[in-house]
Amino acid sequence: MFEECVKGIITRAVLKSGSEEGWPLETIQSTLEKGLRLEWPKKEEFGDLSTPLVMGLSKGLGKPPRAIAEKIVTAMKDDPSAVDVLVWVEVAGPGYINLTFSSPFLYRYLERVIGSDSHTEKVSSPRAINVEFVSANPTGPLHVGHGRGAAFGDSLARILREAGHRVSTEYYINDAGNQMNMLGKSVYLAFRRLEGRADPEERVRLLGDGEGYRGDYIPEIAQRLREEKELIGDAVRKSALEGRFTEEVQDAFTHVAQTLIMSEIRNDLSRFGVSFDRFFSEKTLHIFPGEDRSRISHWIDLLEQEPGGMVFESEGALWFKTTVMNDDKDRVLKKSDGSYTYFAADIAYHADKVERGFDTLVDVWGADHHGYQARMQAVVRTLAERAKKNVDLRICLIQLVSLMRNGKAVSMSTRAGEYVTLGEVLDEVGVDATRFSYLTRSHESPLEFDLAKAKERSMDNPVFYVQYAHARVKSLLAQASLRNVALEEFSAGSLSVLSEQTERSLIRLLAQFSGVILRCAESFEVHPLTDYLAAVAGAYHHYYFHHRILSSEEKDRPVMLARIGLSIAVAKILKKGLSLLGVSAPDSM
RNA sequence: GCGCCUGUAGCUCAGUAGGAUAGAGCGUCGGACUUCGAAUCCGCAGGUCGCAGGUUCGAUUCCUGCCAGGCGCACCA
Repeated sequence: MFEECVKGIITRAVLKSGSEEGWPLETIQSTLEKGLRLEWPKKEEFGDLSTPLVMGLSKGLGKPPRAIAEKIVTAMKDDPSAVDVLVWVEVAGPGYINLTFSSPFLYRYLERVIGSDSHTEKVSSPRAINVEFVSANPTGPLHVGHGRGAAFGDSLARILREAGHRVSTEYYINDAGNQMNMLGKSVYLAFRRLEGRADPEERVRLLGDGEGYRGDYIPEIAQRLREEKELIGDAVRKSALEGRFTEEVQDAFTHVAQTLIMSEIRNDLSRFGVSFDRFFSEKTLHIFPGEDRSRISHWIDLLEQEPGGMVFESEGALWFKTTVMNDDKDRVLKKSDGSYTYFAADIAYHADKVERGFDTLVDVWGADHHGYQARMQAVVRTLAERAKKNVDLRICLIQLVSLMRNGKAVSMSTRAGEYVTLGEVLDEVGVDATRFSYLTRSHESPLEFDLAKAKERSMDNPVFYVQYAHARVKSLLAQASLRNVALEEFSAGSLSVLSEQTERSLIRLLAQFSGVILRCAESFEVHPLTDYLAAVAGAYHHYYFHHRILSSEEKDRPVMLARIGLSIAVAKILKKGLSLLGVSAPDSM
């Protein structure tokens, strides 16, 4: 509402000035395209919206910025459609154009917020976006690092949806390959140990020098297999007890272990407020119903036939020319022994996403996968060319989480399997504080997560600060209704009694909500929203402390009603914003 | 050796498609509860934006080179 409206006014003024002054149209248009950026200045003395547009224009025109800006400002003041919206336009500093909204325009916005639960502006060109995140191997429980990716991916998806995009979320299950077999073996060996039939030689025979999976969950699964006999069946059980590690034994143990772990993962995720539209199994890429080959080979063959030579043979193997995207070296798809690499499966998976019609693919990865970026970009570019459409691959690398307790690092031993799980963190600090803490920082920044601070219910903790602001409004409304104030009493004109400076500042801040959402959606970030909500809560606490809202004096009634209205708007925006972060907005705390 | 991320106040971090006096929370210190929730509010102090060059009217932001921390560099998955 604000940005779009102002952009129109500025564009008209620039075009008008340009035609009067004879500025080259080309310069004007390219500047408008790139330089028409609007920001809400931190200092209110600089107005509500500000644009450095003229600084760019001045370079193209070779004229001093302030003179150009003056000309444009004059044209804006002459624009009849601007009088409703703006009360003040000025040139400031080196050549900024600063605008100030009229109060009626701000009140109109406030009314919209109060009157509806969904007032977010939508993007002008919605995209079909697939957000893939978590995708942790089903070989163990989710840990704190996965949690950060889960919170980020889920909230990003919610924000993109709120901005008007068509969004689908997805978890890619790496349920094929050696890792899964190793998992099965680890559980089998634990099972044997629990049965009192541990055999060091057998361990070496199955795992070689490797240690297998060693977390506590391995013996727990084995214990369940002992108790719930139907899980593996009698035949497999008999073989296992006798130490005959056949193919059926391997398959049964792998299958059961994976199923149990995956259900544990889903459990943690749903507890964390994270849901997926789809779980995509890698296994389904290794087959092709009704055909004699896999979907992997199907896609690799297709790409091999493409002109351009992206897929080529060398040294007895099949390669993908990933160096076109500045990868260090080209990558192998099909090994000289004829089997496919994991990379080939990834190609098939991304090809599948493109084929399903997405034009933006978001991959949320742990930062340790950064070496894969170049090759996946190369793949998606090739797939897009083949499909003859624009497909963007957006890779979000989630930096490391280091767990602290009262400023001291929680030991995360390098010994396999010893780490703090997401479930344990949720037990200790709860869903709201965990999600909020994960989302206060840019995902590109390593995060220190202090368990003690995160669960502290104090002003130390921004979650409660924001939630408290919401609860405060709700409590206020309860008080109001005890005093027989009917909330239906608002009328269109009643907000105009909000004339305090703090009230204007608060409304100004609320007005930025859509801009924040759109900015997050554009840059694929979440933390600007978290910051914004803390700012709104802070502004409301400040306002609340300095101004009495409820009053029993009849003469104060119009102001009281308007202030209640403003409070309701604050609560609505906090609630909406928190819901996008997956954090609850409690009525009382 | 090559690549990616990070380096901003005592601590944890925002900000930067080049632009107005670089911000917040915590911590320190000092204030505010007979009033709608003090889980709140107000104030003070705290900065060579890692270092050195370069481009520019203007650089914390862009370029180059260093330094420090983290993470990666398989015909593994």
